[in-house]
Amino acid sequence: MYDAPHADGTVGKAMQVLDQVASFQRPVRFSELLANSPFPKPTLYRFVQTLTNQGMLAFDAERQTYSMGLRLVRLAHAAWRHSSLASVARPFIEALAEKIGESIHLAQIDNGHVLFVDKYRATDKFDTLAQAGKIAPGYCTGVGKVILAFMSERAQNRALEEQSFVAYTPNTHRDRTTLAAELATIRKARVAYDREEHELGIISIACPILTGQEQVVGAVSIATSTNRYCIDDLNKHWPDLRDTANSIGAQAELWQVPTWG
Amino acid sequence: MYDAPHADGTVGKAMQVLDQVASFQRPVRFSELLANSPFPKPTLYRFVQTLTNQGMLAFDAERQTYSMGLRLVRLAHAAWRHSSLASVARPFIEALAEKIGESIHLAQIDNGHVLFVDKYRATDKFDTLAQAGKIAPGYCTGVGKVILAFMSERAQNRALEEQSFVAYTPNTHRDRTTLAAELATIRKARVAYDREEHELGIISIACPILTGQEQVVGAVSIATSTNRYCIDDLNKHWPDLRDTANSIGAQAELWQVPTWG
DNA sequence: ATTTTTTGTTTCAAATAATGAAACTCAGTT
DNA sequence: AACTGAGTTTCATTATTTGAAACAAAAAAT
Repeated sequence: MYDAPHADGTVGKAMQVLDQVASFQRPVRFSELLANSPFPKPTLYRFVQTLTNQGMLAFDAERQTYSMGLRLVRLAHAAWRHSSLASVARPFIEALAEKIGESIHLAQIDNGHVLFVDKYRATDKFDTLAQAGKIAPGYCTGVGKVILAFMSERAQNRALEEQSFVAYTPNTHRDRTTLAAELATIRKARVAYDREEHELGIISIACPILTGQEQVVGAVSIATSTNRYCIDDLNKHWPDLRDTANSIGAQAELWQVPTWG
Repeated sequence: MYDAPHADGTVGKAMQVLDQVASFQRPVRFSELLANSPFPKPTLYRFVQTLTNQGMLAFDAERQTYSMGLRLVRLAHAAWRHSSLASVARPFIEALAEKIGESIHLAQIDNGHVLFVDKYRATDKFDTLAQAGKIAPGYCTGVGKVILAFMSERAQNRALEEQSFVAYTPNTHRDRTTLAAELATIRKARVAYDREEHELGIISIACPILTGQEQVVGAVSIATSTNRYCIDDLNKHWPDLRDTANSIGAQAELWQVPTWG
């Protein structure tokens, strides 16, 4: 579930604890953490204390529970603005969304994980971290598959090892073999589809965001519900989606220039 | 500039480095970090290495620069959902925004800092971490002042020490004396105004979000531009804003959101 | 082309901080 | 009154961090 961060020192262990708390998806008691922790009681105790002091965790004294600290939100703000594709991609995604009136997702790779970094919802106006920061399973989403397909062989292998192959729907890939076959197809076609593989009723089309050297840095997708459209309808937006992805890729490369002063 | 994190151990120091990188607001070279670091060269070097390994920082090999890592976005996602007022407050804010058609801000306290945790823009549909996670100066924003006003005396004193009193506009408070006077007024009135104190042309009205024991947990504000409305116009929304703040406070209590001060 | 300077990386013994078995406290049970 | 179970502290041992110094690589200057 959480990484195998081949412990680099005390800091690495502390980050492991952070991940563990995050994985609970709810406030969690010390004893619950201890139950699935590789660390002995006093060690875990001190980590949790330190992280709480540091604002990386928050402790609710009444309920005696730990949850993720707000300092992370502060720090992530900077991460989002300066390390994610989102700030570069935003104008392009906005333009695309206006044109076709559907929800657009932007995803990025983070250490083998596919991470949603932005989302434009055609319907809702309201959308913040609830969406950005979410992890997308690689093997059963449009953005996930297209990113996997364009990874280097070594990175792809490592990423494939980590896939859980939980069968969310009847259409979900159940093992590495069928997925690997589809990835090859995707790489040739330069486009991936999610045919209700993660959630029934939800389909999407995804294009890779590539650098000049064909390195994948992320993906954009158009998602919709089967009530409204089918894959063939989505496919009509393919040229627009591809152009958007290409523009983002080109812009991302330009943005490398030190226009900062 | 950054906290005084009373160094708890190696982890505390590493977090200090994270803050330092964040404070640059741009990709930063090792030597730049070293120049204002309390740590000797090899020590800082190892911290930066470890944090990069851990995905808390990102290293751009071509530019030789460090920026905030995407793992923070992943972790902050959990923080935002489980430790911030945002998830509790969202329906109320959405309702208020629909009713009055103006931008609504939601802010929260994080260790003396006023942190924007959500924002509903009446005009734009698109709004993510670009806004959430931003730090608001306490002394010159509506949400900041109203939160300061309702802090316990001890917490307020500590927070006031930390204010920079940068004069963003002619209306900005320039020292602690005038601010303290206004805070007393605000506490009585239970409402604060930003009269173009942070940015010319931008005004706001803010109400505190309080628990049953009158502990402040955050604030909501309506912001607008002087082109469209004046303070008196905003004031017409005061009952709605106050009710929204109260509802959020009541709901937050049920959810037992961690408090501070 | 060669030297000098700047910037980034490694070494290693000394200094320090982390570790965890065990013991303890303080509830809430039985 | 004795027993749990969750959380906290102690302290001798062990492992990690530390930083002066040296080294390597890349720029800048000569």
